[in-house]
Amino acid sequence: MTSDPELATRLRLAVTRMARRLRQESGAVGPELSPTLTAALATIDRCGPLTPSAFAQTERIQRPTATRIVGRLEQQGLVERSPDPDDGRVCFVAVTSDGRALLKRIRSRKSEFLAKRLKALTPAEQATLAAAAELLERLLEEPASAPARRAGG
Amino acid sequence: MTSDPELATRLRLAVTRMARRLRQESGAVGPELSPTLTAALATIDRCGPLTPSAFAQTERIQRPTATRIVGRLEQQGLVERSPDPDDGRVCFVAVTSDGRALLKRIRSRKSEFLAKRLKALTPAEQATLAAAAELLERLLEEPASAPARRAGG
DNA sequence: GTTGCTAGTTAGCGTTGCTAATCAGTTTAG
DNA sequence: CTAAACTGATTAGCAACGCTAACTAGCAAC
Repeated sequence: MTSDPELATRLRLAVTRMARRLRQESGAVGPELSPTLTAALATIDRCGPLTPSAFAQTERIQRPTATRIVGRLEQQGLVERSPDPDDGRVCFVAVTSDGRALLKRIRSRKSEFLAKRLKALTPAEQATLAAAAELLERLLEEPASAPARRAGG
Repeated sequence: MTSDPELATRLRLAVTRMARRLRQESGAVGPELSPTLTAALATIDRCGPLTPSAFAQTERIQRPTATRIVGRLEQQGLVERSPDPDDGRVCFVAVTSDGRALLKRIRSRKSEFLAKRLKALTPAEQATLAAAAELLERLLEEPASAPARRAGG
């Protein structure tokens, strides 16, 4: 049985390298979206409309980063901002129809690096990775007892 | 059964977010090593001594990036370079004892973010993640038929 | 000796994170 | 009502990490 630190080490390496590869491949398919912007768009699609601060909190990034990411997506017409009538400081960010269409396209793309690679795995292996994705997202959820350390700063 | 693009999408999101979190947490524990430098050190430990070009190829990065990463690690005394007696252009990069000690420490750290999080999982879930790490690394291996697209410039 | 190739490095750029600072808007206290 | 305190979003600047283009030095082939 692998100890926690050993498993952590291996997982860390695998994730780090896969993330780098995803970044590299994201430029290969075309000038669409980086992994970061894709994840952001998915979050806004799922949780939106939401304020930049809420977005920052959800993505666990600082607000200046959120501002920039949202600005980028807005520039590409993938999200739009609308003011909050109740608070002049606040705006709400929502996905546009272009953004939704792009998400849909991304989610169905068969020729993309990872989808192609996954095709070579057995169904059991694919199920393992599906379960792992679930687990990874779970690991990212902050336990109720832990301080909200990183977001909204 | 999840289709390949759907699984790809979910995996991409999970990996992207976990990688970001690892980057964020790497500064939290102390000014040790980022995920990228850690992975690099592990590679040099495993495959070294090796030339910067070989390192670049193994990590699937371009040589200028390899130069910088190796330079960084060398600065911290974690790797050292030695000249190739047969070729004045070439040097070999190997892990120092300090580097080895750090790797050992990293590999046994129980208080680190991911290790702590993994502790809360069941043994079956941990096994799933261990298998997934293996699979991720396999997905990163270039099939024999694919061109060595990204490394060695 | 000359030409072509190769290894490693430098320079500059873009992306993605951060912190510090700022500005504008809202809320609270006197 | 006014001033102070607080809050949301943005700007500025920096570092890390990737890339490409260019360069220098060294090696191989002719």
